[in-house]
Amino acid sequence: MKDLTSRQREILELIKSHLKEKGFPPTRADISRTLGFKSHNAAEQHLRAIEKKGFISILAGASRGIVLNEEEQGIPVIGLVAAGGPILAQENIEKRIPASQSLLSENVDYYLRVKGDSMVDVGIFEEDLIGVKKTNDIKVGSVVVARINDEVTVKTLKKLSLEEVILKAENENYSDIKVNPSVDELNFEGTCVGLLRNLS
Amino acid sequence: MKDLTSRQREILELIKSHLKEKGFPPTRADISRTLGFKSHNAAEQHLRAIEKKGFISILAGASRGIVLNEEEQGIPVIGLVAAGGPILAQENIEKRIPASQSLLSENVDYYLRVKGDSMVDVGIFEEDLIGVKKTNDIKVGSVVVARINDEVTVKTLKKLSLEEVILKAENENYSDIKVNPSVDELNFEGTCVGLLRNLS
DNA sequence: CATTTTACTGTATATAATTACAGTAATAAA
DNA sequence: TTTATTACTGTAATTATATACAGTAAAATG
Repeated sequence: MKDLTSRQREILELIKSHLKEKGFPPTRADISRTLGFKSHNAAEQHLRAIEKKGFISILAGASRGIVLNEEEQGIPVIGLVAAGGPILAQENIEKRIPASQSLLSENVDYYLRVKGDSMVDVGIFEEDLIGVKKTNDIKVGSVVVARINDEVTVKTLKKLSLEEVILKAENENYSDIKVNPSVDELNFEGTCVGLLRNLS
Repeated sequence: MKDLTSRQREILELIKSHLKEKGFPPTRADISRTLGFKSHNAAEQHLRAIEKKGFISILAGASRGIVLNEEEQGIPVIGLVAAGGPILAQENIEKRIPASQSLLSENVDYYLRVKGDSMVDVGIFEEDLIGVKKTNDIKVGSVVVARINDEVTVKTLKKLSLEEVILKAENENYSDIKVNPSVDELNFEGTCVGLLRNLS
């Protein structure tokens, strides 16, 4: 998708703010009035240019028929993580769900679908979606998303030192995972800040 | 605010769905076409009626100048339920969180903050928010919100008959609640269709 | 029973809006 | 240097849209 010129970007912003404030898109006349064009055709041609670059669609014959071609947004939901690549790689993204700030108090970077029953004692069940916040501020006692040699796992961080990292499963049938960071590759993908579950 | 007639409600819904799908409000002609009116004036007069009742505003002279008059309230979060009144009474509403369709697949009517640990075995913990759907279609085996003599409780429905209703706590430290509907007042407030948890 | 409200048809018109065509001028790209 | 792109002015035609006025008929309301 080609870049917009600064004037075109200005017009795209105008469309967005008009939509937000009035609830419907502007006409060519509205745009011309706001930006001081003396000819509606100036607006028309800018719109055609913006359409050509893929940022909007213009419905023929309809008044105010400007449609934003918004890229898909929302918080990604990660299903199974393919080994090797980054967790947020396109092929891992199952779908996206709309961001809604006040649902989970901290910002969630992505949702991860839980596999297995290793965390049932803290109420994290298979198929639950945990809200993960990417952060380097990893604390002992919190539920973390860790990657050990390309394998992604959700556990409680029990010990964090240069010589040894202990990840605890919250299920008595599982034993602790002890990792020596100098031997195994260990990365923290983030901290679990929330949980979503679909019942019924 | 006066109630809308069913036809007016139909037109208001049409406006909303047009907005959602196309991104801008419909014209009188759009409405007439969809509902089969032979005169645009039918749509015009409905719109004026809906405006008069306060649900929309119509901007004079602007094409598609229909503005929805609604503060999008969001889904209520119920904290402690005061004894006696309806669960959705104003004094029970702690806050509201924005509706976001795809978060929990079924429609949630309200969120209820869980008190106690009687449901930990199915991963419902104290302070979790359960998404509740008001429904009369209560099924054995599902987690329900029930009111027994003005006390609201969340349990799994184990048995449902005219003589006896059994509500099961999902925690071995609690025993089943057996209710005789002809003796005690029993109402089902809804079914649990989802869960939200804030960690960190 | 009279009156109002709801729910339309039908006609008409002014204006709102899209959109085509003909230009000018500056700047960027080939 | 030629050509394409950007950024407009100006005019005008056609269509889209809002909206007024004159009715009809059924249902709800007082």
